[in-house]
Amino acid sequence: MTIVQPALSIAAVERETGLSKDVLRKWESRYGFPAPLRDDKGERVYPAEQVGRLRLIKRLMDAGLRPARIVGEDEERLAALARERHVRAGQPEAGRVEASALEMLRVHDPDGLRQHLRRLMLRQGLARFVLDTIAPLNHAVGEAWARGELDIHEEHLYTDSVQWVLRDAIASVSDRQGRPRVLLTTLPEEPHGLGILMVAALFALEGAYCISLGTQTPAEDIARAVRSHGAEVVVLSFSIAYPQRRVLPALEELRQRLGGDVRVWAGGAGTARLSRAPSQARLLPTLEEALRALAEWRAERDSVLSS
Amino acid sequence: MTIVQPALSIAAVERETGLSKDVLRKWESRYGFPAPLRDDKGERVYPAEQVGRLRLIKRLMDAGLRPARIVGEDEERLAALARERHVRAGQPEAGRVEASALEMLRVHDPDGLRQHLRRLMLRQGLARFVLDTIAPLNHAVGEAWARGELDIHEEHLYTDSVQWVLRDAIASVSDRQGRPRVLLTTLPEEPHGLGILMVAALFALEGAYCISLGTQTPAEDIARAVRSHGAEVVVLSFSIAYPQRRVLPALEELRQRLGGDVRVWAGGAGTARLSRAPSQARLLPTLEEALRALAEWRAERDSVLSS
DNA sequence: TTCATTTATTTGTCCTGGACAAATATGCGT
DNA sequence: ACGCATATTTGTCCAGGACAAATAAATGAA
Repeated sequence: MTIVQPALSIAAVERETGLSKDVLRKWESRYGFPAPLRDDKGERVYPAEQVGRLRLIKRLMDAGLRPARIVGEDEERLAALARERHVRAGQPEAGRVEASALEMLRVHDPDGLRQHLRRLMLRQGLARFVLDTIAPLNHAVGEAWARGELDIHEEHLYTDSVQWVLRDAIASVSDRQGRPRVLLTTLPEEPHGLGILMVAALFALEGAYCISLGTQTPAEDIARAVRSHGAEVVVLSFSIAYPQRRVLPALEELRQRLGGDVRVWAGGAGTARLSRAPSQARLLPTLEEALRALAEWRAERDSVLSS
Repeated sequence: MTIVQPALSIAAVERETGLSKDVLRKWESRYGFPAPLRDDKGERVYPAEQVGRLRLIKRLMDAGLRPARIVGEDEERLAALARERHVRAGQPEAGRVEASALEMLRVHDPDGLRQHLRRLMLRQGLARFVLDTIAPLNHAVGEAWARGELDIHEEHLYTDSVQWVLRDAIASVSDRQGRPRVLLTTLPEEPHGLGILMVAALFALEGAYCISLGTQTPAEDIARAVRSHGAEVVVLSFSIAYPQRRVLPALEELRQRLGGDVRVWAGGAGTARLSRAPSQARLLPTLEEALRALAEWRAERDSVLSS
């Protein structure tokens, strides 16, 4: 059996790498890479090797590097850059918990991982579990993935296990009468839902009523859901991979659709490096900050009620 | 407080409606709709009203209508078309189960819904629950959504509840030693994961080992996951919203990346109306057919082993 | 030197208008 | 009514140009 090197159309490459067609074409003309072949219709055909390199480039860009530096480079130099980033960031807190969890990921033991996490949760309590275990663990997993040490499906598995454990916990402390009523989700381009899940866990513990819409909800639908659930706060999460330039416009747009008395809080690594603060939304760079926001909301409400 | 009619960029409309920029521009020049305004940079700006109409059009297209018929039409006529479709398809099996579940969706009672579903599952057993309850229920929810009677966040809520109940069940019957080892997921443009979850439940009951990767896994990562899990079968699901013309190429592409001894099975409403059968993959138009495929795989393996 | 402000470059997104093939509809002969 | 050949429809791709926001580099003041 001959193995045909799979070769992808520009649309397929867009799907696989997350780089838009426009970007792929522009890079080609600006940096000379990628350099796809052409089929008989004159359309671009990308060999698998180049697609792999594009993935690597995308990861490095998510880590903050700029295209001009890396798009021209060859495989080897890219790998070197990824490694360099590794030593700078990875070392300080590679605790035991992370190590054992990462280990389970690599040997593909979903049940073991889930059990491990659940045990930790019971031992530490939900709040500490989220703050001290899951948060750094997410970080470690993200780093490992950026370094190419983890496949996407392994990251998927991790996400899944954590989700499972957290949602179970949230369900058991959830109180429909709790206040404020918090709606949590992500915008359509953001598939990562762990951030809001962590917030949901902490908020639910504090007695808020959390409604999680899952990920990728269009702004219009968020607005509708806010109305039909009577939510007072909307929490969004932006991962580091979310295009920076779109965070502020997205928040503005959402604001437009909501009544003025609904709060918008935005968290996640994607909001940490914002140049200026958004005008009408509050940033939650850390989970601690999220708890502070909740406390302040309550203080404010109480003062209004008593006056 | 003045409510500013939100107006969206072409990229935002693409996200919200699922219609690509190219399509939006072409429709504009071919049918005169949408007819966006322009901002000071000369870029298209879509008023909310037109975006709403585009959503409706997209739904009708997913139902099989062609653009030339509907893109020019006004709101009223579109609504009429949607209604017409309704009476034709909706009536026959609007059973009691569906009605009560839909009711709970509309009053936003997540806990009640989940409890209701779980009770049904215990009463019927997992297999019957999936085949006789969840499958028609999915259908009913999909129809209701297509008719505009359900908001996306309500559909989200439904999906979530079902997922919760099914995964719980799957986990408790899962057997790591089971055969075949089946990997289930969807491709990057397909966010709907209920289909594979139903299959996973049925297969797990039959003693197969199911590895669910969640949704939206790039083909390359599917291939890697197949290798690292030693999977023998890959199950994909395509909803009716998946662009028809891309189903076959996508299957071909995936085949190229997998070894020849790995089976590819494709199910979901998106595969039901395919013009021709794919060359190297098996279609699972119904859940019963999925079970048949599993049985045949086993028969085949046994005959090989015994010869 | 260090910091803040101005100027230059980089970079993603959008634009027009044209080409094409696959999918679908229509007309025709049987 | 059915099968086949010819139109039409429709989504995707292409080139190459324009622009503004983001970022880097240069400049001058403290």
